Formats: sequence, C-alpha cells, structure tokens
Amino acid sequence: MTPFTAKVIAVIQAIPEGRVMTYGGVARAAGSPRAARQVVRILHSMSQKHKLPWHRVINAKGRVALEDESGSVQKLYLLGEGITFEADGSVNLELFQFMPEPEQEPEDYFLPPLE
DNA sequence: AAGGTGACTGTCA
DNA sequence: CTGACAGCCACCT
Repeated sequence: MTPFTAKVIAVIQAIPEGRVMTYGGVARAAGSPRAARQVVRILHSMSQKHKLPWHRVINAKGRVALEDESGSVQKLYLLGEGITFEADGSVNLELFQFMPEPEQEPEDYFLPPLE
C-alpha cells in the first residue's frame, strides 16, 4: 500500500455520516488534486477489505455511481443517513459535500454544522 | 519498461 | 441544460 492510497483511505473513512465527498474532493484532500480516477480505483479494489463508506463518495455532478444497476443500493444508504436527492436524482453538493481544508489531517476533520 | 485502464472532471459546443 | 472530448494520475499487466 502506497502513502497516497493510505491517505485516500483515511480521508474516506473520515467522511462523517450524512455527508458526501466527490472523487475529486477526496483526491484533493489526499494531496493529489487530479487523481480522482485513482480514487476510483482504490474504492473499486479496497472498499471490501477496509470497510470504507464508499457510498458517501459520489461524482462531481452529485450523482451516485452505478445508479442504473440494481436500483442503486448506494442511494438507499445515503437516504438512510438523511441525505436528500433532487428531483433529477442528484444530491445537492452545496448542502452535503464534506470538503476539509487541504492543510488538515484526516484526524482533524470536523463535522460542519448542517443547516 | 511501455502501454492500458478506470465507480472522474473541466471545458467547450 | 446535455453530450462529446481530452486530460488526468497512480496502479496493474
């Protein structure tokens, strides 16, 4: 496991319940702004073993991945955490995106007030 | 070592 | 608004 991978995993595990992050957002928080696709790869291969809240990671358009398949379990998870979806099936990133400052370490992330 | 790949993203029409 | 395109980066073969 590379440092980058470890960082990404730490970031994802730090996403609080009821909030989401974009792939690019995770990449930025991990210190590699353009590595969104690598984040994808990590989720794809590590989500099982590391108990990652992968369902809290969505794309920049606010849509969940694989939403066409099997009714998208991901949406159900998110709904269960209080996240709401727009009429077009996307989540309001302005409202639910969790975007820590780049300087912060995952342990220092805090839960922004949700209003 | 070179080339392929992906649960992505920003830009432009 | 939607869709096509071309970068993108770290990892895998």
